[in-house]
Amino acid sequence: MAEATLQSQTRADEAFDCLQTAIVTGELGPGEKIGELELCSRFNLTRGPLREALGRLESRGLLVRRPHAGVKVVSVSASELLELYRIREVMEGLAARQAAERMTDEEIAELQATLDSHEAMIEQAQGQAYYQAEGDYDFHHRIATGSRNAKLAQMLLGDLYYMVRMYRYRLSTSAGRPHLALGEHRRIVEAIAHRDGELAEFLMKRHINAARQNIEKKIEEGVLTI
Amino acid sequence: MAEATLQSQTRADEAFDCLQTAIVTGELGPGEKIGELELCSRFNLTRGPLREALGRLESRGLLVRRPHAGVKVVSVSASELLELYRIREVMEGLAARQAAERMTDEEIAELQATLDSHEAMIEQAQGQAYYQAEGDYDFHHRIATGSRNAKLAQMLLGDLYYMVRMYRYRLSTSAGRPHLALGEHRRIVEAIAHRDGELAEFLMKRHINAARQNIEKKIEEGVLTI
DNA sequence: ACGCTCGGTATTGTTGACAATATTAAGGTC
DNA sequence: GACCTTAATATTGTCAACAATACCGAGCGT
Repeated sequence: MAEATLQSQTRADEAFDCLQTAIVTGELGPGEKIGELELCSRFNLTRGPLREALGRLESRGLLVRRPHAGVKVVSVSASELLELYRIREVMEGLAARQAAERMTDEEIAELQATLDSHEAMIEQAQGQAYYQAEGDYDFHHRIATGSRNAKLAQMLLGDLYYMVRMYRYRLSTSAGRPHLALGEHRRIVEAIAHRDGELAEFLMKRHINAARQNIEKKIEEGVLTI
Repeated sequence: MAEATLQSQTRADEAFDCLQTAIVTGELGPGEKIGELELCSRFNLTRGPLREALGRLESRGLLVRRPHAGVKVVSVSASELLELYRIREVMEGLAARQAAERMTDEEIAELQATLDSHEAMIEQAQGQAYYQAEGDYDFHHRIATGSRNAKLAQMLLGDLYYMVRMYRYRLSTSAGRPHLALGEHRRIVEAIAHRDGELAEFLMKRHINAARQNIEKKIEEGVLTI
C-alpha cells in the first residue's frame, strides 16, 4: 500500500501524495471507478482532506470526476504517451538551453557526479531497470531545476514527469537502452559545461526524440497497444 | 465583483472560477494575504468548496499557501513574464506544427474567418485594446485545441494562458502591435492551410518571440519594472 | 417480452462545529 | 532600551452530520 510521504505538512498533502503514488504505480487501475469512502478507509483519511486532494489530482489530469457520479482514474493509451514525449521534447529542450546559460559551476559538477554514479550502477547491473529509471528521472530533474525557470520546472516536475511515470507503469514501458541513454546524457552535460545552450537544446531534443522512437518501435512490434 | 460562470456544475467549480478570474483580473492584488472567511463572505461560499478551490489554484501556481498561515496571491515580476513567453514559444510552436498536421479543413476555414473578423475589428478600432487581447487569445486557443494533443492543450489553456493574462493585467502590459500581430497570425494560418508543420512551428515561435522582445523593450524603456 | 417510468438507495456535495497551530502583543528580564 | 518568553487570539485544518443528486431495480404499460 502506498504510504504517506514522511511527515506531510497536512492531511490533504498526505492524501495527495498517497493518491498520486497509488495512481502512478498502478495500484489504482485505469478507468477504475472508486468511491470516496473506500479511499478513506484505504488510506486512513477523512473525506474533507480527501476531496481537496481529489480536486488537485483532477486539475492535474490524473483522474476525472463527474458531479455526483464519482471519480475514476484516467484511462491511458500508448498514443497519448507519444504525445507526452512530443511535449517533453520541446520543454526539456528549453530547459537544457536555459540550464546551460544559468546553472552554477557547482551544479554542473554535481550533475557530472550524478552521471558517474549512474554509470557505475549500470555496469554493476544491479537493480538495473529500477535504478535506470530513477537515474533518468534524477538527471532530468536536475536540468529542470537548473533552468531557473520556475514555471517550466513546475510544469515538468509537477505535471509531466508524474504523467510519464504513470504511463510507464501502466504500459510496463521501460526505456531499455541504458548505455545509449547514458552516452546521450554525457553529451548534454558536456554542452551545458561549455555553456553552449543551443547545442544542449539540440541534444536534449534528440535524446527525447530517440526515446519516443523507441516506444514507437515497440508499438510497431506489437509489444504496446495503441 | 467577479461573478461565477453561469451554471457552474458544483460549488467548488464556482469557487474556482470566481477566484481564478479575481486573481487574473487583479481584483485580488499580488501578495495580498487574505483569509478564508473573508473570501467566503466575498463570494458567498462556504469553506469546504472554497478550500477545494484553493487547493486547485495552489497546484496551478496562482497562489501560495503555508500551513496555518493562510493563502496569499502569488507575487509577479516582469522577468517571470518573460520566462512564461519562453515556455509559450516552444509549446505553441509544437501546437502549431501539430495543428498543421491534424486540423480539419473546416477548422482551418473557421480559423481564417476568425482572423477576418479580427481584422475588421482592428480597422474599426473599436474597443481596440480589449478586443485585440481577446482576439489574440481566441487565435491561440484554436491552435492549441487544433493540435489534438490533449495534454498540450490542457497545459496551454488551463495553466499558461491564465498565467499570461494575470501578468498582463498586473503589469498593464498589452501587446500593442495589433497590425503586426495580425499579419503574423495570417502567415501562420497560411502555413497550417498548406499543411506545412515545420513552417507553422517556425512562424509561431518567431511570433511569440517578437511579443517577448516587445516586452523586453518596454522593460528597457523603464515602462515595466523587473 | 421489451421498454419506460418511478421510487428507493447509496454516493456525492455541502454545511457547520470542533481542534490544532501560527501570529500578535504584552510582560518580564538582561 | 532591546530581546526573549509567554499567553491570548484569530485563523487554519479537521471532522462528522445533513441535504442533494445520480444510479439501480421493480413495477407498469404497451
